[in-house]
Amino acid sequence: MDNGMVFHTQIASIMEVLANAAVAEICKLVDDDYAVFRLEISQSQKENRGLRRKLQQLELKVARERVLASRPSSVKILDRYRGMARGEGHLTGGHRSFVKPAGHNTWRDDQPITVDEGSGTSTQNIIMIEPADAEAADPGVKQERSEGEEDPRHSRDNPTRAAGDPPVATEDTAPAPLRSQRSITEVSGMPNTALKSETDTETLTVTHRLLHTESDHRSDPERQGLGRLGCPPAPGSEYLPVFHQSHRMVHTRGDGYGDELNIGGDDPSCSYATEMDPGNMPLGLEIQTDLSRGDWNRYSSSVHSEGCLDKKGEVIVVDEVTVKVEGDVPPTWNAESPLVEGHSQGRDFLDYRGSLETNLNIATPSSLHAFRDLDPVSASMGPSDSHGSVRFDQVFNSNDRAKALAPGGGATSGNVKEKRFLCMFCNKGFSCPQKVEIHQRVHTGVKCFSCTQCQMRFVQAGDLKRHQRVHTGEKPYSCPQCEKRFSRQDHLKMHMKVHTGERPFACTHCGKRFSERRCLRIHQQKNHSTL
DNA sequence: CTGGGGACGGGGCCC
DNA sequence: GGGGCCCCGTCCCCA
Repeated sequence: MDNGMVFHTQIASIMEVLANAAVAEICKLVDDDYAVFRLEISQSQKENRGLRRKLQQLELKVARERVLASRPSSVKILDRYRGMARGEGHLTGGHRSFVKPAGHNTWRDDQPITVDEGSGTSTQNIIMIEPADAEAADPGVKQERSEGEEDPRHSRDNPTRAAGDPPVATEDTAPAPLRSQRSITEVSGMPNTALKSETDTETLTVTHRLLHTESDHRSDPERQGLGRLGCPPAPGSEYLPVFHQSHRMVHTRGDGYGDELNIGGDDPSCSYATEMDPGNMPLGLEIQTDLSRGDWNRYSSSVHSEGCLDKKGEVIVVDEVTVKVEGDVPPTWNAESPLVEGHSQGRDFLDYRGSLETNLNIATPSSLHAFRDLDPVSASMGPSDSHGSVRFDQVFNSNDRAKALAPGGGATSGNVKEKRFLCMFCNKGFSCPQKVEIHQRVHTGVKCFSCTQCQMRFVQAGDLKRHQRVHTGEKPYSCPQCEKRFSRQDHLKMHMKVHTGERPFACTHCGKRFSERRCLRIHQQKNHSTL
C-alpha cells in the first residue's frame, strides 16, 4: 500500500510539472502573438494616420482645383454632360468618349473629351481634376514612405509597388485608368457637383473616398476581376463605344444622373460594373458579329423597303439586323445590270445559288439561323439542325415549280420588256423592284408579318390579313345556294362546284372526272401509277 | 375496317 | 390590297 501511495504521489507531481510547463508554453505563445498583433495594430494605425494626412492633402489640392474650375465654362461643360445623361443631348462622340473610358486601357486614350467638347479651356477644367488627383495620390504615397513608416502590409497588399515600380509607371498600367475614369465619372456624373458651392466638401469626400478605396483594394481579387472584365478590346474597336452608347442611355434615362454615385456608393466597383456590365457586352458584340457575318444576306432582298408589321420587339431587332446587312446590296442591280441582254449577272447569281446549295454549311448558317429565329413556326416544323437544308430544298423546289408555272419562265423567255427585275435566286422576272423583293422572300424565308393571335408569320401582308379571319371567324362569303358561309372567296368558288357539278379535271386514262386537281392526281397515282 | 372521293380550311404565291 | 389559283392536311361519307 505504501509503495502504491508513493507511486501515485510521484505521478501526480510529474503531471503537475508537465501541466505547468504546458501552461507556460501556452502563455509564451500567447504573449508572442499578442506582441505581433500589437505591432501590426500599431502599424495599421500609423498607416491610417498617414492616409488621413494624404486625404487632407488631396482635399486641399482638389479644393484649389475647384476654385480654378469654378468658372462658368466648367459648369457649362458639366451641365452639358448632365443634359446628355438625361437624354437631352444627342449622342455625340463626346458623350461616347465620355462614357467609353470605363473599358479603355489608358486614360490618355479617353482624353478626347477635350476634343469632343471642342472647348479646350473648359474641358481642361475637368481634366485637371484628374491629374491633380493622380499627382496627389502618388505623392501621398511617397510622402507616406518618406516618413519612414515602412508598411509591410502595404507592400503585401500592393505587390506592384513592392516590386519597386515607380508610382507613375503604375498609374500608366491598366488599373490606373479605371480609377481615373471612375473619378471623372463620379465628378461629372453627379449633377450637384458643379452646382454646389465650392465649399461643399462632402462631394469631394465622396470622390476621394472612392479614390482611396480603389487604391487600397487594388489587390482585391474582385477588383482584379473587374479589371479583367474591364479589359477592353483592342484600341480602335468599334464595339465597345456602341455598346456604351446605348447602355448609357438606358441607364441614365431610367435612373437619373445621381445613380452612379448611388450605385457605386462606397464601392466604386459597383459603379464601374454598372458601366461595364459584362452581361450586356456580349449582346452588343453579338449584334455586331451577326452583322458582320451575315454575308449571305447580302444576296437576299432588302426587307426594310416594304416595312414590317411585326409588333414584336425581338423580331423587329432581327429584321433590323437583316436590313442592315442586306442594305449592302445595291437595290438597283437589276435595272443597272445587263441581265436582259447577256444574262451574265444572272448567271453569276445562279452560280452563287449553286454555291449556296453546295456550301450550305458555310455560307448560310447565320442567315438561316436568323430566319429560324425570325420564324419560330417554321423552326418548329422540323428538326432544327436540318431546318436550313430542308428549308432550302423547299425553297428551290418551289422555285422550280414557280419557274415552271411562271408565264414568262424566267428572264430568258417571256415578256422581257415588262419584267426587267429578276429574282437573284430563280431568275424570274418581275415588273418592279418591290415585287422582286417580296418574291425573294420566298427564297430567303423572311416573314415580316406576324399574327398577334398566334405564332404564324407570313411573307405578305395580305396573307396575314386573310389568316386573321381564322381567329375572328369572319366569313363574309356566303353561298347563294345553301347559305353556307366561307371566309374566302376562292373557297366559296370551290364550294359552288358542289352545286354546279363542275368537274373540270378528267383522268386521261379512265375518263373519270374530278372537281379538284389534287383528287385527279391522287386518283392517277393510285389507280394508274402515274407520278 | 378500309380505301376512294368529296368537302373544307388554310397557307403560298402570283397577278 | 384584293382576287385568284395552287397545294396541302384533315375530316367525313360511302361503297
